[in-house]
Amino acid sequence: MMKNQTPITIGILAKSTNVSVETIRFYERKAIIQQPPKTGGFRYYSEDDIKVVRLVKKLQGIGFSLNEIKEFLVFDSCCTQSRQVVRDKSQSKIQEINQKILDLKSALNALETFSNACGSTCATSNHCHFLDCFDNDWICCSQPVEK
Amino acid sequence: MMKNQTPITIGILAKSTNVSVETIRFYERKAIIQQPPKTGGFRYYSEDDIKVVRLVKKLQGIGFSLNEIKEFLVFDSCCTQSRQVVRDKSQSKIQEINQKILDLKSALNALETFSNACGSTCATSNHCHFLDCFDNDWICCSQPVEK
DNA sequence: CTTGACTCCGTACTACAGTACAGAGTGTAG
DNA sequence: CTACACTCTGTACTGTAGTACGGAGTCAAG
Repeated sequence: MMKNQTPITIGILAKSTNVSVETIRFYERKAIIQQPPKTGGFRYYSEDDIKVVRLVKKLQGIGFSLNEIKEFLVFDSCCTQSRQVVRDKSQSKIQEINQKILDLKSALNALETFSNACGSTCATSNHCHFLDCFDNDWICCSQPVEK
Repeated sequence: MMKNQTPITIGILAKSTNVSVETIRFYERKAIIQQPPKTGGFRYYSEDDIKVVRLVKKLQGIGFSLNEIKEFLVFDSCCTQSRQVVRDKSQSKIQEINQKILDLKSALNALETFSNACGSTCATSNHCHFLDCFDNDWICCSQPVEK
């Protein structure tokens, strides 16, 4: 394990988290990340800050907004503040995530039906429209729609 | 101008698709829906237009952006050569959503572990950080969760 | 000490997906 | 004919998540 010899400037942080320097500063303005200590006006970050930014991007990818992520980050130090508060927040986040999973699953279901319906079996009929697929519970093409 | 049935004005369309009048006009400006025939300056829609707007909202819920939806609607018939394109786009969306679900499940697992640990076992230790959970494949505070 | 890369702050701009009027015109029931 | 609800166009505004940039300051290698 090599200790960090080179200081983590904003550019290094940006590079190692794959976001832009501007975005880092934007996150700081939005209080998603904390302002690091400054020397000569320059920001110098810690290894943890890299983790934070990576976590932000991960959570964002999962579908959380920056404001939600901000709430998330209070979890950072669960053992230093009221455990009950943290546990409550965790529980409500868990509910949220469960709901998100359900939503995504139903979206997935619809999308698969949609993809299949507009897939192979409709080569023969000319009257197959997306609109009718949708109106007919995503079932189209295979059964000519009488109207 | 009276037809067989009550004419579908923009207000009727809005009401029956559960979007606002402004949004309908916004969709028209963005060329997501086509400009309907006008009489005396008023827009008069067809039954198909209701289907279109409903489809737009459905696809939006599944995770497509308006621009993606516009591309879909350009070829509103799935029986042409374009259905392959639609299937491909759907498939890549499906991949995307599946990945999202996996990530959410990991996050859920981590949060549950975290929540439990915060509640009991890590009361004494200070090394329990959410960031480390994340860095450690969402396993933190205690033993890996078996599921 | 010079040079060039990097960083600073503040402001402005972009894209997306709408939302909110203002002030005028239109359609229709009574 | 007159209310009144509805619609018209156009512009401006919201919130989210960044990007871009100017002009100045700072750091480090040569």
